[in-house]
Amino acid sequence: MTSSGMQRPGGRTARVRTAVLKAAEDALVEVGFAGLDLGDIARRAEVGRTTVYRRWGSVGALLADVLTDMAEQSLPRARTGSLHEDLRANARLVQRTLADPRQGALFRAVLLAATCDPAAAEALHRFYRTRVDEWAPCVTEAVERGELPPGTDPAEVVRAVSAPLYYRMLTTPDPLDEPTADRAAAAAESAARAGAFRPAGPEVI
Amino acid sequence: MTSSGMQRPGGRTARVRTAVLKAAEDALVEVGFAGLDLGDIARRAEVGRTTVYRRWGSVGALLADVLTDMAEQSLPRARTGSLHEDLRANARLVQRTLADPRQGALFRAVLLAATCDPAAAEALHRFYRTRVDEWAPCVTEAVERGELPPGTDPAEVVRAVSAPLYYRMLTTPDPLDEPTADRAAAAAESAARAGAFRPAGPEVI
DNA sequence: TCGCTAACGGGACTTTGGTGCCGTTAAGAT
DNA sequence: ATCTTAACGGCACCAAAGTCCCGTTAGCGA
Repeated sequence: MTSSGMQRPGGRTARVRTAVLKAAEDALVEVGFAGLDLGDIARRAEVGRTTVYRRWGSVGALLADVLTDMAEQSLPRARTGSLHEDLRANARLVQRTLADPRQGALFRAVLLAATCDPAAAEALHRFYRTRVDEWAPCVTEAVERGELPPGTDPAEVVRAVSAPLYYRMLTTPDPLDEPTADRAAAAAESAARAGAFRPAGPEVI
Repeated sequence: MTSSGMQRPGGRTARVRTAVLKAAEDALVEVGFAGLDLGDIARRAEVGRTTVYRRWGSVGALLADVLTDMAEQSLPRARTGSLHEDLRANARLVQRTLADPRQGALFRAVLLAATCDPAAAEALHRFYRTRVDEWAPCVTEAVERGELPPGTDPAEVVRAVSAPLYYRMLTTPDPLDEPTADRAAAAAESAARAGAFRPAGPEVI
């Protein structure tokens, strides 16, 4: 008896999954989220249409799988030993990712999918939790070094770096460039140094 | 000859538009962005299906019109005379808006639509530009009062207040509450006071 | 190497989102 | 009040997304 969970994950099945995920990304970049069509993706992947419908069933579920796949390829975070440098490295990484035609389109699409599809939402939340946890040590170490006030919430600082970049991407037509990334990092750093990210209020002098 | 532009905007036409926009919002809240169907919206609005397809033609265009309509109902900004209070008022307004089931769903949907539909994107960008301009005077006045360093970019400060709220809404399952809003406002204020939002670098002592 | 069966693939079939046609209604000008 | 025509509404039509069925392929265990 094969374990009930994944029954036959090797060989062909894995090959089909890889081809379909790749095709989904390609289609996303070319035609955008709105134009996604499972039939078209099957054609691109040179895979039976039925297969795609059976294994994923919806655009949301497929994008959730794409995101899960992306989450597994984790990039190493910077370790420069200075909060300022670390946050800037993080900001620039996010900026480059969002500005990249392929990755950027992908992220926008998954953000979209997450608002309608529960599976995509779950995958998205896991993805960001992972990424934030990955960078949080930068902040923890800065607190230990005495660069930041004790009690600072590391995750909040990391999120504060990304937030302006995402907000800009979504609500303005302006391009995401390096100066923007550096400003986001600098703003987060200033706020953190001022103690804005401690759970308790900032009324301690 | 009627002026070229809008040819017959009164009476029935306006009534149809109102009914359809209302129906679109209802549908959005009930079935979500992914489930939007122009036929269904026409049924809800008690309007001919053909009419909706002819006047708007796509979900993106319809949502763009919904957003344009929303932009016209502008809420007055706070004028408390203190940067801290003003930014907090702004943050809480955004928080309440995004946390509201109806408005929140609507904003998410329009953000989505903007990433695939050019018309929706344009409407969205206009909307945010308007809102940011509306609140920018808070910051300008704070600069004049000497609360913030000269050269501070007002729009960037206002955006810095909203950004963490949107980021949280999109990337985490956590609810948007008042403390979160207050923290966002406080962080933006700290960063602004530290001079993080001046176009030139913050290396002036 | 062989057998079992999970997973794939092709094609027919159904459902549904979207378009075209044309008669009807009512806004706005005279 | 009357006329013109922009805009609406119903219906038939079309195309394409999604489902079903069943025969075929190939992973995996013995």
